[in-house]
Amino acid sequence: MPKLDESLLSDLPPFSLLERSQIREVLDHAVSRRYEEGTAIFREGHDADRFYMLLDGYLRVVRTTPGGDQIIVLHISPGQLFGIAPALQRDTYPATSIAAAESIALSWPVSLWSDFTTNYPGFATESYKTLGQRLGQIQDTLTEMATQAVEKRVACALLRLVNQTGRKTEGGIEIAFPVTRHDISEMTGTTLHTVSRLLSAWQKDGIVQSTRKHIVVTAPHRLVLLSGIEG
Amino acid sequence: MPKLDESLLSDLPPFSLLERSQIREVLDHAVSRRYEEGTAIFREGHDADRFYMLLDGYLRVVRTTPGGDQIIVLHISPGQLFGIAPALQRDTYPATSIAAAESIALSWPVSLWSDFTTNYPGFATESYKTLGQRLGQIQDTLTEMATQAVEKRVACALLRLVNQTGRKTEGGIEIAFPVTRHDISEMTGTTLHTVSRLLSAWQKDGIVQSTRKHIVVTAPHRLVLLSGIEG
DNA sequence: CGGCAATTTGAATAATATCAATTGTAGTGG
DNA sequence: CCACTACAATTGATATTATTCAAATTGCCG
Repeated sequence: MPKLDESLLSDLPPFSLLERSQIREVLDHAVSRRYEEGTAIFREGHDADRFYMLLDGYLRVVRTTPGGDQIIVLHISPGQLFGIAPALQRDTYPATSIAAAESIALSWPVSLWSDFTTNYPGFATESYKTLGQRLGQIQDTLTEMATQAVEKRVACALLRLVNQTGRKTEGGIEIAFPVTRHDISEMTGTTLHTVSRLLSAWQKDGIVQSTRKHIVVTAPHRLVLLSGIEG
Repeated sequence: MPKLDESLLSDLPPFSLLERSQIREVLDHAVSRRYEEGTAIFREGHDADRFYMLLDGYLRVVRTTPGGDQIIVLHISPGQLFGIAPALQRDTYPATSIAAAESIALSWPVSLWSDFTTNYPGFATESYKTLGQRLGQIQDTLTEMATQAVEKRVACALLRLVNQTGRKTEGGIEIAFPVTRHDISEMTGTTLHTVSRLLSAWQKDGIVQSTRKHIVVTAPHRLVLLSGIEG
């Protein structure tokens, strides 16, 4: 295993308050791994034996119903902790994490969790902040799902992707990892057919530009209007 | 202010590991208050200046959209901590809490949060366990909302109420606080009309028995079937 | 007893899912 | 390099569910 460089973590909030030597310790206990697109990092209901930090790539956090339907609960971007079930005193993961693009993550055994929270200033704080944000995000999604029509939900989902992972290109803001119509339908609780129709219509209107697994939002402001965020 | 009795807390998980004297300290810092049905304990977005323990009654946790629609995110039963935004490093409450029935709650200023978590064994653990359960619950609701048809969602919502707050009576299991058709529609993201029609049909089928603001489930097993929890 | 809130119910409508078939695109291996 | 295959996307037609609109009824509280 190659030695990991300290600069990997030194700017990330959970570790930004640490001394160089502490970061060294953290890295020395970490396992680094690469995940192919489509691979599961861990699965819902399994023993939560490790916690993670995403260094590069993007993840989908997914739940599956007994009936086999899937929904995408949220996405994870580089620099975020995930699989931090131990923070909530859970001994199993509450959802499945799948690499939405080729990804790299560090991980540590849960047995180190209490060491981290007690010895490393800012680590606990940041972890709980992350959880708080995620809880808020899920509540937002729930509220949206319960009250908004499909078109608005899809618009909101796209905007969320754009805000979290978008990068500017000529011609608009591009979503940084592969997304299919089907993925979006799983984020919004609709069918890929409906999503396809909506995206086609928006493309005709010049709001988005999309090819296979790839979406560029060309007129974000108009998408915001469609999303119905009233003042 | 009357002195609060130690037996109030001694059996509740967050405090069950404490010495008598510690419970005394906790109570001496607590403010006890009664809330009329329909009263807000705190509101979404406001400064999270206190955290709470529900002693008696029931609460609805509610979010409101810019458009004025409301949804009920979850319910809180006696013995549960709530308003524990500080645990997630939030400085505002992420939702509104309303007394669904006349209720009594203790509260403490957030400034005591870190004292509680560091000095009182088991308190932090239980708080985070509660959050973990709540996060799981919300994810369940989200998944359900995204994948299930209205009838199943309403069946699930009723079952959830029954499981959390139901008490056996002759003739079935009764939901322990006032619930309107409108409330159920806000739990399930549908209209009160649809809920009314469903309950009427179920009543005709002998599955529930309901009067104004009051529901008794007479055939829980059949409701489970309707809820579509497949093996 | 009056009035408000909760509930019920019918009919019309619109949104979205379902069904079904086709086209397009990328990757694979001969 | 091309054919083959698997996956992704499009699109029309139809079916259906649940909302919306509208109105009436019921029960409770003061």
